[in-house]
Amino acid sequence: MGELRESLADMATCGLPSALEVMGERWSFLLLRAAFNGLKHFEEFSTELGIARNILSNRLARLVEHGVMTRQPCSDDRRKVEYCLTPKGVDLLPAMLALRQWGERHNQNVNTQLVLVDARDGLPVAPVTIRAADGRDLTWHDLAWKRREDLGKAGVECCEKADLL
Amino acid sequence: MGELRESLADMATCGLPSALEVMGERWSFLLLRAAFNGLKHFEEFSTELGIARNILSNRLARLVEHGVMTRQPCSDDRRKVEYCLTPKGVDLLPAMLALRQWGERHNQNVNTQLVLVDARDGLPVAPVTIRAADGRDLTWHDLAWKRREDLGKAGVECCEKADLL
DNA sequence: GACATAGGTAGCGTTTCGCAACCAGTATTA
DNA sequence: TAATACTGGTTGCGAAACGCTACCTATGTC
Repeated sequence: MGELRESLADMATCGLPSALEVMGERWSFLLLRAAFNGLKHFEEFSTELGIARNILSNRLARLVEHGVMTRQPCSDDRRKVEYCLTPKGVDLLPAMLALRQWGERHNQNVNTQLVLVDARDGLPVAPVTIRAADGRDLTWHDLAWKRREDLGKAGVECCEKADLL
Repeated sequence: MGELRESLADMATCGLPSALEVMGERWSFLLLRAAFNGLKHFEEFSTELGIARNILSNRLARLVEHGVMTRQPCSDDRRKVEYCLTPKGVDLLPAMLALRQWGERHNQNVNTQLVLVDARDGLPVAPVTIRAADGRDLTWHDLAWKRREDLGKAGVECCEKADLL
């Protein structure tokens, strides 16, 4: 990846800082994981995660503000509020799983009793990897930066397909 | 993913908290990205990222402590110190790219001038996704939790292959 | 020897975080 | 209908993390 280095300006405006603005705070990922596990209510998050109530309130509001979750009062019990993942929030699952898999690969004292499997055949999901357009796994040394205007026709088509996901 | 929910204990000890212990602080991911872009020296990180020097010192020390980077004085100029990614650090690339791609997909004001491509054919890399053992892309609703002891022979073989990466 | 450079440390004020107490609106119970 | 409990917050306060600036030490250069 050494041929074309990202410039200072490119690094400052790439997608990573904007993602970290939403997910870079201490509890954001753990809240998200709880939401993926079906938690929906303030008390559930509070008791299961042990997060301070004011911080929880603040984080949930920020996730809603950034379009990662929705907040809607329950119709059947109007004391309750339901926090649900938006498509934008669900779309964070690959990033979260990649981080989790990394923690399981490299850190001791990690409980791996539960394995994430494909519901269809019950087989464990594959490790999250970086792939080329044709599906080959790529390592760091296979990667390079390229200016968008230098992509050419085939490259532009790749991007358009990707944006549809 | 609703059939088997992670318990409180499982959530507390899964790989995500241990990953966040290393990467959950404000500058960790941005430092890592800078390292992927070839930055190696204290001054480079300091001037390009605009991070406070004491925080930078602290973060680098923590990344070294957790085995994500190495710290070695330069032999040719002993004022300088080289910070390099370890294999454990390089292994964070899929997680970082997934996060970055998410930011690019969902946030405005993101500069996408530079595209990450496969150096071999110059085509953009694919979006990071979750895949089944046979390579199919999986969505949230295709996923389930399973106890490791219930995996069966084929499932165990999948895990063993995965751990070799 | 004078000066510049690289890496890092030490104050000091600001922001974030955690803990506990309190509060308002809604359901439940007597 | 009055008392109580539950849910989702907010407020105050102390502790920790963070950012800015200045300073320090070791090494290289002139």
